[in-house]
Amino acid sequence: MAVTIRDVARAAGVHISTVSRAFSAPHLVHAETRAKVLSTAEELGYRPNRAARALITGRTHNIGLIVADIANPFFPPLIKAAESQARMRDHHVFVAETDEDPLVEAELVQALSKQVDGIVLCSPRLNNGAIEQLAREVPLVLVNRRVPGLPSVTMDVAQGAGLAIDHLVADGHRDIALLTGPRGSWTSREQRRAATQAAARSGVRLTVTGPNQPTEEGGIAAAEHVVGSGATAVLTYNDLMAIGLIEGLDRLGTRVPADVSVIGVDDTILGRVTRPRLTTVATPTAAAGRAAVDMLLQHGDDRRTTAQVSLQTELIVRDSTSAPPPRTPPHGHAAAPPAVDGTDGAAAEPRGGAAT
Amino acid sequence: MAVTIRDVARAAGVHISTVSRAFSAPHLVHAETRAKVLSTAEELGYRPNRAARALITGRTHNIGLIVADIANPFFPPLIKAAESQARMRDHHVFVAETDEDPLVEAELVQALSKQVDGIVLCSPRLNNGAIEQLAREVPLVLVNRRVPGLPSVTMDVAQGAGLAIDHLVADGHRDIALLTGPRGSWTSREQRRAATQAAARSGVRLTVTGPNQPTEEGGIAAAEHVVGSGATAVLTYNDLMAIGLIEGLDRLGTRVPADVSVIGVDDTILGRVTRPRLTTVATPTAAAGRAAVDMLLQHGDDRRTTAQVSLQTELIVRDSTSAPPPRTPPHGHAAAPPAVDGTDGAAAEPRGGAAT
DNA sequence: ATGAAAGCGCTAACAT
DNA sequence: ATGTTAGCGCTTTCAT
Repeated sequence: MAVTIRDVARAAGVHISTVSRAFSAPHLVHAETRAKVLSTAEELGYRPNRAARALITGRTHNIGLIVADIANPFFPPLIKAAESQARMRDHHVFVAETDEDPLVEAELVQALSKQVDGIVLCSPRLNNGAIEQLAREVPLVLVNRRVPGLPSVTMDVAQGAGLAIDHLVADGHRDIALLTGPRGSWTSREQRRAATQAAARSGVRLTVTGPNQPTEEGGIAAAEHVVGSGATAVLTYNDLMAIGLIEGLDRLGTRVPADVSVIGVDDTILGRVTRPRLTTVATPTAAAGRAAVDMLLQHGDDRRTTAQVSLQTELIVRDSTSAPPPRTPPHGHAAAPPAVDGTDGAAAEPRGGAAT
Repeated sequence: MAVTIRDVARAAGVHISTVSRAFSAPHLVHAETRAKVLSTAEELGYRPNRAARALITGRTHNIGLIVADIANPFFPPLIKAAESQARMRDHHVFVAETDEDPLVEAELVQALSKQVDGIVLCSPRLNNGAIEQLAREVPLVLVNRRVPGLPSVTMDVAQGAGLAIDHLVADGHRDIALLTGPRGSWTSREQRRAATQAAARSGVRLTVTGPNQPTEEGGIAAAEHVVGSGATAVLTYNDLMAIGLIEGLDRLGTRVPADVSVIGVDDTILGRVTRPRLTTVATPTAAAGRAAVDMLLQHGDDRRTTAQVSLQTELIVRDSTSAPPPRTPPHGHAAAPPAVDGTDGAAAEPRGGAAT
């Protein structure tokens, strides 16, 4: 077995409680004794067993981080920042993945609950009621989702949508398409609302199409729709979809940005390496990870600060946007009625969350 | 406080040891009693505290996964697969990041050691001695590194290098460059050895250049060297470097694959979205994650099976390779002597590991 | 088949 | 300033 507090006590010739104090309440033990204890502990390679300690203190010094899909390029920077921040505050982090399954999500929260001081729940798929229920068992901080009464960190995608539309309008676009995300996504709803508003304010046409898979495939599949709509610019739900769209447009012989401009959202690493390099609304994912961890750990000190933080986004202009092509007569085969998704904005049910 | 075994015992009208048995040794308790216990536990929302259980059983049902950089596209698929496999075997996983710092690495292993049943150490930066030392404190499985006497999972990059060189030779290339990875990388050493051998076997020239940063920047920086070398094809240490190289070559007016063919290694998501799409040696990262977890958890049952698993790679031919351009007189300004890195292969010190 | 008691490694009153 | 005692939630002898 590993070396325990008792081994150290014996070797140092003191009682175990003195050893305990030397570590967790150094001021309560004589400087000399403490030095002696610390040095023998060092020699023996003793490290306090945090799990045993947690049994009595109630604080595990662990946190949980639950995401939909670790390999989705949106998450790694968030995970990285959260882990880093947690470790800076002397906590370890469990990372788990739900695969978008709400049942797995709930199960994970419960399974982890006894072993952590709190959980950062990213882009939850559970409905509000279930989340509130879980929050009663273990401190929760939500990312990419807002639930009344619970602390959360969200990206201001609404502001980002405004930035994107305004930029396109400034470039001369008058006919813009929006590719929404998955049905029931909080993020997508926000984005749609703000984009609609920004378009109206500028007096340009906005064609809303969706729901779409928040993936490359989703973007590829939407290409035909976009061409049919006659839009000269497109704002997508996320970078993945934007990249797929560019690929899809390319297959149809439509050039980006010469014929159609495309703006993604998230500023994932992908947008930096594709050609054309992707113009995108950067969501501060790393900052979100740090903020969520901070909120979770602060929560221990002062309670009743159920903050709902919203992080500003930023438009990164790269090569997938430009002025629209010189006016030509509208496509002959176009005139497809603007496909408007009736369900995405409706939110009949309070359930739903952002996929990325 | 949460509901404990005692609450269940009281509610079910049995002794706590009966409740304990109902969960961890069901056959020892009468079917009726068990049913009663289980149902009241369900009602009360009882979940055994694993940390408390671990105190006595010695098995935490947690594992650690330590990587260099969570956001490096090489790792997320590995982390994802490891987490999934661990959960399938009813284990939770701590994910931590070293930032390539050997001291952090050692510290992390020790800090985690009491809370886990074992640790998967990816691309370790520590020297063999230190790793062996740590392996005495907690079961370790190495990924991307081989240390005598310790279980490990490695990718057969040597085989992959052979695949790549052979493919280039088959396409007609006679003058190939290899861009090596960071100094002291086990992976890079293997790759170099195998590439040299394959080139010799085919009687083609191989120019070795390095060490290089295993990043886009590293690739960009190497572009000039490559052009100067007169090589018509390049094998890089990893995808990131390949993508950077393509960018760098583009800036110099050299086209890929028309003028120079490029092959990456890893098959990260990036290579699938860049243009030209990247030809690459796919390393089975997901399989490696799964295998490492399996080895770690098997280790509990039967010991003394210090397996060293090597996973086969596969060449994915996409658009960054083609036949070399029709013979033209060598570049006038070329004739730069093939830059050969003397240190990379030397391995004066047993330290080192693969960055990605 | 179940209960009683001891103890995993540690901290937290409570003594002294 | 240090030792004593009790106990965190649980499993595991040992009885019965």
